[in-house]
Amino acid sequence: MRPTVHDIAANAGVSLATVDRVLNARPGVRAVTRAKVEAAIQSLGYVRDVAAANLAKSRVYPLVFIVPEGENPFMRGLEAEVRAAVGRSAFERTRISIVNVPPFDASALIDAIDAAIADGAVGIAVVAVDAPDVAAAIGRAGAAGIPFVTLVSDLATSGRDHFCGVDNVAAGRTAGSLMARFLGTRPGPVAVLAGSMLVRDHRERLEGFRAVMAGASGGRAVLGVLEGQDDPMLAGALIAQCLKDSPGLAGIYSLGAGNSGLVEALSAAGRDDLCVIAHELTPPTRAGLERGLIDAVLNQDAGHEVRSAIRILRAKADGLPVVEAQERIRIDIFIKENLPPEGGEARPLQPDEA
Amino acid sequence: MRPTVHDIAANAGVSLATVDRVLNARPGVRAVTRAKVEAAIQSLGYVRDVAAANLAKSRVYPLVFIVPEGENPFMRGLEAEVRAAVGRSAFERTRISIVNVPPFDASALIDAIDAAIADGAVGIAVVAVDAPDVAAAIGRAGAAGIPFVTLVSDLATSGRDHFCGVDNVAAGRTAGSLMARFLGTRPGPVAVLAGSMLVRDHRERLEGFRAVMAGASGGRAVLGVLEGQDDPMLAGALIAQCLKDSPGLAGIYSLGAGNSGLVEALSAAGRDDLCVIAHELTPPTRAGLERGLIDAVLNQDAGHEVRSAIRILRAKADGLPVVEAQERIRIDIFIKENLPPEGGEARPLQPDEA
DNA sequence: CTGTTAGCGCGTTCAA
DNA sequence: TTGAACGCGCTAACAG
Repeated sequence: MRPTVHDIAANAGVSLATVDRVLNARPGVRAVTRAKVEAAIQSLGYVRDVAAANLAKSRVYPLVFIVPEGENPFMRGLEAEVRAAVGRSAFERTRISIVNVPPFDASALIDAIDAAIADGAVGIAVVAVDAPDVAAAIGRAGAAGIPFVTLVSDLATSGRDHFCGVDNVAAGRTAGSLMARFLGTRPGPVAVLAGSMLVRDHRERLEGFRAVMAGASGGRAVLGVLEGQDDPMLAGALIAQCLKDSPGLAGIYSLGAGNSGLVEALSAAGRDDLCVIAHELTPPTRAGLERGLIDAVLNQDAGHEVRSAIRILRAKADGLPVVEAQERIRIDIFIKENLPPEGGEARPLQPDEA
Repeated sequence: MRPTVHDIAANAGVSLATVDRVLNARPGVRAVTRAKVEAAIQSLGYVRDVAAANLAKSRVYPLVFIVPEGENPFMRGLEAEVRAAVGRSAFERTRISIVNVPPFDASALIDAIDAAIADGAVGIAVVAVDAPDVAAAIGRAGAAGIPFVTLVSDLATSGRDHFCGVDNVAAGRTAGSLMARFLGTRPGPVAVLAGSMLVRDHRERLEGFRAVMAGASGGRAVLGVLEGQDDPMLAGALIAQCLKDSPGLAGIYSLGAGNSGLVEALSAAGRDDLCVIAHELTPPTRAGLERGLIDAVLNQDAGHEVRSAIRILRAKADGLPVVEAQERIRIDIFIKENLPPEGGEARPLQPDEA
């Protein structure tokens, strides 16, 4: 049996309450007494039973997740993961609310953040929009002592506590490396389809991609960036035009969303010969892989990001340390052959995860 | 506040004990009473607080992990993950013991399984060796009502409750597809380095790989399999010989262990021009990637496998259902550019995972 | 068949 | 500065 507070109380010759004060670093204990208790804790190798502690405290963590609305399939998947976490919240002693805001809308995001602060959240997670006012709002949360994490897209200057997402420069390099290897000696330039150069993750991916393309044996030409605003219609139109304008095109790197438009344009033009690399495993990109129109998909595991965000917010709320290495989000590479079966994404209740 | 047993007792007009009997499907309750209680449970939307239940029961799950000893870096990583789980065991109410057995040794494995059964384990996880006697031993565990999972290498005919590992045929196909694309139009045969054709996962990987190679445009020749027994020395010697014998060699698929020997042989021969694909992200394969001697590494996340095994064993022990989709182990693809930083593997204590 | 009661390990009043 | 006593939500004796 593991030692309990009773054991250490007996061993130290004090009462339970005193042990508790020492354990929780509360005042009202003489230095000598404290030392005795700490010695007992050491010698018995005591570890607090967090489940019992939470039970006694009936602690709950009200968390707020602010997620952009709209049709972006990745964001919808992300929200589904948050909902799955809501389903688990009874077991995790969290009370998670989801707030939707228009995408790329800084002022809506700011309002949502301030509302969450006012609502007494003990932790906030946000898909950041890269604007100074947003950073200021995050700063207000920090001033209020509310743990704050950015999700998917970062805003490092904001002083957020943590970023739950991938290294997007490395993601761009990965895309570039795959593009170079898949194309081999095949000549021709590559096109880049982005959502908007105003968001940080897209800029970073482009940077990494361009670096590798420039370094590829001889260097490969990269056409001017097409900005599709993550909108399938616009993206599809841009790609269709590009296919016409550049008959010698060898590949396309789609570093944002709107991929259903990309896939349709490719399909309509019958161009399954291009090397196409896209981001995020969503229904459109999965379909593209299966139909041979997309060659590789780089993915960030939205479920992992959400669960990580929750762990980090709770840890910060309790003043506990975060093991950075353990919260690192990987850049997954999917090709047709290692595509996971559909439906394995959002996790339902997990009764015995205690 | 979530409803508790008290609420449902009051609502149904019975005592706590009766509620508990219904909740745990214990006998000694009239059908009418049971119905009343169940109605209350439904209408109040009661969900049991597993943490509190486990606290009251002071339940512990003694689990046994049987892992092959020896220098295979993947297995050492796997064991490190189990040790990390041991560190968390206080919080997870598990008591995990690790038993080492010689690799590929069926009778040692069988003895270890029988010992675990005798020791009163409530769950057993094993890296299976493919032999009928092993299946029989697993059958004995099943007969004793002890949940059993295979780890990394399966033995489907044994009636084990679950396999915690990847789809190795798909892994072989993935390797084949990458090989074909990386080689492009470059001519030349590819060699295959395996550990032993006696283990199932190696056979399955080979099968998937060969299928894709045969289907590649025109079909690419695959040389006879080199069996390196997962031994770096032997593997290195075989590869060195192969490089001499087949000057036109275009690529190597290493589907087992012993990759430090492979990397050394490649390095000694100065052959960074070959397309080399290996399995499991370990120190040798990581070094190979970084030095440009290996082009891609397919990986199974040992940490995920271990944590999944624990969840499944506990769920089975409690008669709870397992969400298959959620326990699926992915086939990770790593290239130089998306290599995760070192040291992010085994997870230390996670106090608030309750 | 059903109810009462005493914990599980911890946190938190309230007195002393 | 310290301690006794009660409760968190649930289970498990033991009565009735």
